[in-house]
Amino acid sequence: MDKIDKAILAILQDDCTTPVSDIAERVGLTTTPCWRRIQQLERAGVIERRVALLNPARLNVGVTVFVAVRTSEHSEAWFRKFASVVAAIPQIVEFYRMSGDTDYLLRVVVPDIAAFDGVYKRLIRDVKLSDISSSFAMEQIKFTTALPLDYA
Amino acid sequence: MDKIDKAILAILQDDCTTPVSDIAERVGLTTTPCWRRIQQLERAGVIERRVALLNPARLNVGVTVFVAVRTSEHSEAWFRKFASVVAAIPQIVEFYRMSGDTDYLLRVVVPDIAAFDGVYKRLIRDVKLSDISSSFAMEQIKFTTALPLDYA
DNA sequence: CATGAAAATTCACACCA
DNA sequence: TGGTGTGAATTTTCATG
Repeated sequence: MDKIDKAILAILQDDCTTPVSDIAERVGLTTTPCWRRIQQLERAGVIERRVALLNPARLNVGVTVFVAVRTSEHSEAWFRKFASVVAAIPQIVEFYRMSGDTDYLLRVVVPDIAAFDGVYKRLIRDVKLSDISSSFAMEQIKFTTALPLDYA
Repeated sequence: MDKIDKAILAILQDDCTTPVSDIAERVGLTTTPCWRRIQQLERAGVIERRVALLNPARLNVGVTVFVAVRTSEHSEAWFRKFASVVAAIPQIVEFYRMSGDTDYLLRVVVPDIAAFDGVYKRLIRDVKLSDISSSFAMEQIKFTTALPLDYA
């Protein structure tokens, strides 16, 4: 991946509605080779998808909660169950398997504490979890879907 | 925001390249009124932007680290400094002010532990921080930019 | 809001260097 | 790989009902 590809990706990460002709001009190409590079980046799986980002406050999900989970169960079947339950809860937007003291970390978006309690109850009802600790975010100071291109 | 608007948003959150004519058909409208609704959702700030999502592994940032920060400083000037330093580090993709024992939480994406150390050193060089604890994610099981539309 | 349609823009690709 | 040209698709706007 050369400098031009990175420049193209930087533009698309910021605004994927930018016409190919504009992108081409900004990276110093004409439209066709630029278009071909974009196609190739899609085929190679570098560009996964193009999505609209919505405003959390306008959708009434201004509260973010991080949920740290510990468990005694470590079977494959249990994990698949856990993963499928999480996948079905739209309020859970991120889900990581961690190293260290917490086994899993979830990010949950909800309107308020009461709504979080609903998600929490649903989670513990559907999955056997040993220990859960929730931390509330007061403010989202930075959030970007743009990944650093420095290592590619 | 009625049911049709939500249906439109659900489609655009999933794939913003969907032609307006397709969206219209799926929500039971013709293109013109559907197009007007989309324009209005943009003007109202519900739709903030349209971006390309890239593959972390392909960009060599497959490792996610959560950094919990505590500080003794709580002045406005210090916070602005902290926020500007974080804004300038592209490896930091999320940044929250928390309630509870940790004051701030960062999500950092890097290729490996060594690269994380670089980001870590840069952070503590530029900002005065009392206590930092880093947790490594072994696996990203779920990650979506699609917000739940249930509360809107 | 539906229909129909036109103008402007952008995409997608064949072909050449 | 990059460039030129062109037909197709899409967006965007504007009539009328």
